[in-house]
Amino acid sequence: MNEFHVDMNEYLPLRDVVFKTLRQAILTGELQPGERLMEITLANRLGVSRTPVREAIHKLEQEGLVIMMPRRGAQVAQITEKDLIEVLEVRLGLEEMAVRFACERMTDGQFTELCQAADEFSAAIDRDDLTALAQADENFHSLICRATGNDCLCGITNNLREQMYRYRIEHLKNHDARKNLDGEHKAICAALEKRNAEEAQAILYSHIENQQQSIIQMLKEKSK
Amino acid sequence: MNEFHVDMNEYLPLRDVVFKTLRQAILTGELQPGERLMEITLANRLGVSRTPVREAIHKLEQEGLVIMMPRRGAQVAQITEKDLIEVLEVRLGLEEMAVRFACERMTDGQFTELCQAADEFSAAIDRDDLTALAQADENFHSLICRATGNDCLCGITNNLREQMYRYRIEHLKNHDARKNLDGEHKAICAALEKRNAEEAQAILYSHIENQQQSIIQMLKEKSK
DNA sequence: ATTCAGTGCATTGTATACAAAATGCGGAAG
DNA sequence: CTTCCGCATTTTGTATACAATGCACTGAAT
Repeated sequence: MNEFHVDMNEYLPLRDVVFKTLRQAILTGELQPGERLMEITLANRLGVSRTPVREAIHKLEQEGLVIMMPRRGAQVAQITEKDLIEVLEVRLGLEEMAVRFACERMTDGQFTELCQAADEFSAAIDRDDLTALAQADENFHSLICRATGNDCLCGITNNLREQMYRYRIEHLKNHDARKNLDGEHKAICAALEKRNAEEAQAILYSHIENQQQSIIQMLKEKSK
Repeated sequence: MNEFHVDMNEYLPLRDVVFKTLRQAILTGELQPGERLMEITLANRLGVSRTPVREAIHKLEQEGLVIMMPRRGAQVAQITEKDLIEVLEVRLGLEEMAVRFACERMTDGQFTELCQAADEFSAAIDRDDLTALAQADENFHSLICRATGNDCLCGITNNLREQMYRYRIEHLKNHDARKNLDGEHKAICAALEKRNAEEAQAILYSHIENQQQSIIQMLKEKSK
């Protein structure tokens, strides 16, 4: 049945292409916090008209990656310490919830995937590959969420994680932190295997709490 | 220093006007689930061009009130039982979190406001005013969130509540349910006054759990 | 009678034109 | 020298025009 990939790049509206491009640029720091996003400039740079750019920027605004002031345009979101603490507080609660539900609902297949993600993180440490580290960590947490079977929960936590991506990646540059995270991932896997929600939740709590402290520390140093 | 209200209707972009209008129409059921939202039609009806309508629809999509299919337009979101359960599951977790934090952080002024909101709910029962009931209930929960001082948390929970507004209002038509809700509001206030997080959380849990059961019940009846 | 191709209409996606507001600069007045 | 007004420029907000796609209807062929 020679099912061929007639994808033809599978039509994506330009607004989504622009959206993804800009998001990537923001998350990688190519577009820095505070930088203005001017429609015409971006449109020219990307070779499209203002319309898709506008729509992409609006979408980014709702994701919390840019802030807009009426009649004054958009700029890459400056995350304050207060914002960060708020996001982390909520994220912590949601990820605890996720791991609790995952304990009850995770299938064997999903568990295997999760272990693989944890291993991929270890491998990325060995290869000293920062991008892969970020992706593996992202993936690990995302898999836990997906194991809850709750798409709503997945969507929200993914969004919160995304908002902090820029800061998490700084955290991951720290070699000691990497080792800690790696150990915690493994411990979470172990707790999940035993279906021990209490334990998993506790580990995840400190897992995120540690990151939180480290990121806030970093933010303070940067701002002074 | 005669600070006067030179508000002058405080310029709002048309897209936001349209957004609010459409949202209201969806929440009140004027636009029913499944109904198609066609840009030109709406633009004509509202007396604006397609541009603000498009932008409003996109915003509604990200709020979860409409769903879009590329090249096929938007329609008012059909909420399935699965969606509802997911949203309620997350909402429950977040509101528990909120009441816990509110216990620690709520100021006296905020507590007074909360009590007033609870009284307003009671008053709306006496007046048999459905709209006021919905608004008072909304307000009550929103105040608890705001008392956490966490804007991120507020934003997310408000959004989740909004997604269910249409169904909550059905629930509020039930006179027995009203009495229950009213009592629970009062009990939550009492627990918060004692700064008893455990108790407040427990009451809030059943408060939302009850609604959940009732709404799901209703949904099932509707779908058959 | 049913199915498939072709055609035309309805609707979204994108580009561009025009309007209105905000910012920055320069000059004049104090 | 400073401040304030006004103009020009930049940039967003809105409208409209054009392109491309999807869908329904018609008609013919099997």
